[in-house]
Order: sequence, then structure tokens, then C-alpha cells
Amino acid sequence: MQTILVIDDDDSLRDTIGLMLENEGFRPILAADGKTGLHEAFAANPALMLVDLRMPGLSGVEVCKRVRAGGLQTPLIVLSAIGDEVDKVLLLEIGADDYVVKPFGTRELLARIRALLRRATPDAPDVISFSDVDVELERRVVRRRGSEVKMTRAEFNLLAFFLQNPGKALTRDVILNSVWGYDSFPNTRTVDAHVVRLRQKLEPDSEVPRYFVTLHGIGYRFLP
Amino acid sequence: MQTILVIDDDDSLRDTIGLMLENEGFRPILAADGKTGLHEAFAANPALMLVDLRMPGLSGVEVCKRVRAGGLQTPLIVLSAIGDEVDKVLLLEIGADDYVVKPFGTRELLARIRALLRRATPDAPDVISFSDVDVELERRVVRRRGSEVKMTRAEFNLLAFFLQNPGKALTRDVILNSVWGYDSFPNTRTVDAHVVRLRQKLEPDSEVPRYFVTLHGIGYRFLP
DNA sequence: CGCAATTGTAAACAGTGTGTGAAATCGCGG
DNA sequence: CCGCGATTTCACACACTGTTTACAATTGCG
Repeated sequence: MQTILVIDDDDSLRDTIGLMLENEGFRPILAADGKTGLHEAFAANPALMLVDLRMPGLSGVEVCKRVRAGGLQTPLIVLSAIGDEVDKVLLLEIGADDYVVKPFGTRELLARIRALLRRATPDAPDVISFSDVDVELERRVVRRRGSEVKMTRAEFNLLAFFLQNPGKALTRDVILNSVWGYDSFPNTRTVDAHVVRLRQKLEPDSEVPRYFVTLHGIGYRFLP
Repeated sequence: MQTILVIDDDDSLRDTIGLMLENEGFRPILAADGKTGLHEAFAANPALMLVDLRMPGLSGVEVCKRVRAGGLQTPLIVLSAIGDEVDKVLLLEIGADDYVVKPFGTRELLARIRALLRRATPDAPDVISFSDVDVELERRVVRRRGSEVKMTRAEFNLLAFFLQNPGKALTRDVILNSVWGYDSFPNTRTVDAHVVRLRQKLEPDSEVPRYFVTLHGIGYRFLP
């Protein structure tokens, strides 16, 4: 499990991010100020850091500089309030890899975290293959026997979720919560509709699914 | 036995949930308002909490926040009416781990409770073996000498229940309540029919059961 | 040993879950 | 504000599963 260090003086936001990370399978370490955060950065050696720029005491800028000065290559995302004049040169100078402007959606933050982790650890597979299909997760490209298959957003998200949970029995509820999110309440039949399209586009014979299998009374399962 | 705290001002719903939990082998503690519930949360230190969002007096949101503020890591499921504007960020802010929209089926609630408890205590094994059979609970896969055995939903649920209660004498009533749920009332002979199928699929000699044993006049027992 | 109660089993039916195309709705970009 | 593609919902047919039933086999007890 990957550790992520969150340094932010806003209690509510910090806890929100922490819970979200936990829910998504990360191990969050929370720090309320720059000094504590810096200490944790070296003590816990996290896989990634989120740093608020504007903090009382040791500022985010200072934290980033000292992290890099200390020789840590940890991927680092800067959080900045919308009013802040954030200048990209500054970000580069302090060694940030990406930045997110508050207020941001948890979904967006998560996407950036995942993207950065993938970039930072090139041993994690970005291309997943099954049958005659190759899927590039970050580029959101799907190819079948070399030629590209067009995917809509929802289709790709669902496909990615299946790929990341091979073999597991997935109920429609779980799929909806994970792919569509907590805050939308579509009909569970929506899942069926999208599975049908995945099959039409990716199964050798969409009448006899071999990779996107129905579990009658349960939901679906992806078999690589 | 695991304790579950239920905080809901709806008397009828609260009692229903309480009965269901009792039937499923949990120890429910019921609280009719936020203040009492909060007190119980710290007094009883339950394994899991169910909290209604909308309550007069101390609201569910407040309860959740104070539970977290008090340092409790208790897994927490929020119950919300369908009309309520529930948004992911709010849920995360107050420290909820999952939510269920009313009206919900007891089955669904139970599934979420179990899933959350499993997540919270990751020491529970996922693969159980006996004879030449391996059962993967989460994947819902059964293998015999390496090759997959197809199981229907009810068959697998029954099998899982046997595996989780090895050696115990299980009456048909207990089995029905646990596997089928207390809100469905099938004939007790239904259990027999399914036991027969388990034997046919998994016993070395289905005529002479060694693992799914009959207790005449009582019910069944699984011997690993 | 015989009888009554209990259990084993296969087969049929009823009910539920799923596949799928089409229609309605959403949401973004112009 | 409109148009178009994407998404969601709907409706219907069909496949699968679960439950029941009936009868045979077995068990336990007096």
C-alpha cells in the first residue's frame, strides 16, 4: 500500500483528503503545518506528497525547497487557493510536479495523484492487455489488433475498473460506486448497458462473452 | 460477537435494523437520537456504526464529526433519505465510510456492513480449502483439483456459510436466516435441495457425504 | 421388526435477472 | 440557445435460477 503525505493547515480539507485517500486504498499521513510535514517527509518517505502553498509558519514553498534540498525525489503536488498568483516558474523552482487549484473535486485530485504515481514509478504497468486488446490507461487509448477502438468516457472508465479488478466478482452496486462515484445515483441497469457496449467493441464474439462475464444474480467479472 | 451501534430517530426502522442484526449474529445497540448515540459510541466502542443523517436535535452530520473529533476510527455507514442532497465531499468530510439510501433492503445493508467490517479487519482469510476444493470468497470462485466448478448464487452463499461455520450444528432455520435472510420465507426443504447440489458438486462420493453431513432431526454440519 | 418422521432427489414451474435496441434525457461546445 | 453525441432509462423477450412438490429411501424409536 502506498503512503501519501498531506500537508495542509485547513483541518477540514486535510481530513477530507485523508479519508478519500483511505477509501481509495492509500495510506494517508496528515500534517497540519510545514514543520511537522517536513519531518514526516523524511521520516515516512511517502510515495507522494500534497502540499498546501499558503500556510502559516513554514510555508509550502519553503517545505518543497527543503524536501528537494534534502535529496528527496518524492513526487509532489502543490495545492493552491484560487486567488494565489501561482507562477509556473516558481513551481518548477521549488520542485513541484503538478498543482491543483482549490476548490477542487476529489475526483480530479485523485486522477492527478494516480497519473503522477504512474509517471514516477515506471514499473507500474500503464498498458494492460487481454485477448487481442491493448489498453493504455493514462493515454486513455484502446487498440485492437493494433488499430484504435474509440471509447467514450464512461466506457473507458468502466473498462479501466474491470482491468484493475481482474477476476473479482463485482456487484452492480460496487461498480456504480467505484466508476460513477458516490454522488450520482443512476439506475443499476446503466451498468448493463455499458457492459453490452464493451462486449460489442472488445469481445471476439459479443454473443458469447469470454472476458466480460455475467454472474447471474451477482453482477459481472472480468477475466483476462 | 461484534457490536453495532444504530442511531436513527425512526422507531420502526431502528427496531427493524436491530432485529435483523440480531438475527445475523451481531449485537445491536439502538439509539433514538444523536446525543444518546454519541454517548454510546464512546461508551460501547462498537465495531461499526449506522447513522441516520437527518435527525432532530443533534444531526447525523454532527454525530459523525464528533465521533471522529473524539478520535474514534469506527467504520461508519450513513443512512440518508432519497431526497437528501448527499454529496461525496460532505460524506468524506464527516468521516463516513459508506452510505445507503433509504428505503433500502436489509440484504443490501447487510452486504455493506459485512464488506466494511472485512475492509476494517483485513486479517480474515479469503481462500478456504477442504478436501480437494478451494473456495475464494471475494472472487466467488470454487475450484476442484484446480479446475473451476460453476456455482449458482444460492449455492455459493450456502457454501460460504458452511465454510464460515465449520463443525457447528446448523439447523435449517439458522441456515435460512443467515443465507436467505430473515425477510424471505422459503420452505425449509429448500435448504435440503441445495445441500444435495453442494454434495453432487463437491463431495468425493455424493452418496456418502463426508463434508456436508446430515444431523438427523437437527440439520446439517460442515466438517473440513 | 414396523411405523412414523425425516431426509434424498429429480423434475417442473414460477419468478427474477439479464440482453438489447430504442427512446428520452443530459451536457458540452459552438 | 441550439444541435449533437453521450449517457441513462425503458420495455420486452428470453434465459437462468430458486423453490416447490412428489415420491423414494433412510433413520430412529418403541
